[in-house]
Amino acid sequence: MPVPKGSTIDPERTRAAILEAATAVLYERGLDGVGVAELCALIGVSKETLYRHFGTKDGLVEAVLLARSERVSRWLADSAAAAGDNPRDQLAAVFDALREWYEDPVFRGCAMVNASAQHHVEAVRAITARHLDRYLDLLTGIAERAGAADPPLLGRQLLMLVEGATVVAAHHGTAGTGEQARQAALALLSAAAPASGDD
Amino acid sequence: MPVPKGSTIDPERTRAAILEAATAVLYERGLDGVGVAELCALIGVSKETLYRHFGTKDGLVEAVLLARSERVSRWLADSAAAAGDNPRDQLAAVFDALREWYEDPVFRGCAMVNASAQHHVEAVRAITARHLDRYLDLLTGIAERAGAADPPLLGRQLLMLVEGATVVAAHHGTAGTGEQARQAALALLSAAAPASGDD
DNA sequence: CCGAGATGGTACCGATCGGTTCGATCTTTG
DNA sequence: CAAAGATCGAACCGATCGGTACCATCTCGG
Repeated sequence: MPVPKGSTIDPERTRAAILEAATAVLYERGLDGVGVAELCALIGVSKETLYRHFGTKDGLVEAVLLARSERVSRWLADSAAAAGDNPRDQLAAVFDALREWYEDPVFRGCAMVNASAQHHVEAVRAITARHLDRYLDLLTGIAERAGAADPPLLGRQLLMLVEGATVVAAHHGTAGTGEQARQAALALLSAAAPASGDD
Repeated sequence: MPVPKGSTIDPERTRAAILEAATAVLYERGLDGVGVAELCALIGVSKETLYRHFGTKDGLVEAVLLARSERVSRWLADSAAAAGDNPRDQLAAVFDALREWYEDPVFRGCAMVNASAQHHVEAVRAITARHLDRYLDLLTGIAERAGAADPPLLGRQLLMLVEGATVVAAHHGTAGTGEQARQAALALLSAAAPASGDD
């Protein structure tokens, strides 16, 4: 029962609790895989409350995706930052974080990409595009600091590797995917920035 | 009106025509984005006929995905084979084919991956896994013939690149994606098979 | 030219969908 | 204690869902 009822009536807290619980359910079951009634039952909230806070199922979906995009992006950026100043180490740290994610039993791929894959609502597609933009910024920054010959190019190639590893881990098997992707990323970095990462 | 009615009553041909028309509609609109009634109207066939041939909407979906997987896999393999005996040329040809696909205005990502992204039916997930298996076989074969140090590793890394490029092209913009992925693939090949492709 | 079978069109079924409404219950505020 | 507001639970709405049934029509093999 993720939403503690009554103890303290605080709309902000209720909204946050709905958001968190709905994020997990919608990720596991898919956006169209669970109706509003069942969703409310699962997260322990009435339909009226949910609709008062989010107006529409699409509104809830957008809020869920925005929050998740924020959380995931920050998590990856923090992982890179925690690896120190060496861009090569930062890149390795990003893929270590991804590997950890892939091994989580609830892992089911990138929620934003999954959402855009069949939900053709424009707002959802925009959220996904912005999410990928954030990934790209992070990776391009690493490429720049590593002294890559063409940082935007390497950034985009690394983005493909990140998303490809996520797809493969979700739909073809987790085994080794994170480590294999990490090696490929470092190989691409070495090829694009021959004298990188060791100063 | 993709299904020419009546002219020749031939169940096999009707089934094939439904399959082809449904493939296009379900790819464009998404598996859950169009109901059976509307689907039948769009492809010009009655519900009874559709259900007689495929039994169930899920049955139709599985048949559509199987046929599409077959077609796409063969197209990529043929593209590689047409590039001659040099494995490096074959790899480049695969990504040239992908680039052509990405630029098609109806391109919306990998249909199998899209289907598995939110449709948690086991049969669909199995079809997607087998589809990725075929990609992997093609790419691992190229890696082997190129003399890669670890062909299964390189094959899986190239698979990530293929799927990642497809995701990025679908959700982050087509511009340059195919060419960037091609360069990354060749860089990975060069790094893994130093003396490859030039004999 | 007639019977068998494939098809189209339509009405229909129960279930579920997203969304609204209402009254009872609870907490907080004054 | 009283008023305000948040929440629950359930009933309810029209629309749509996947799937079935029925019958007229059409094509083809004998």
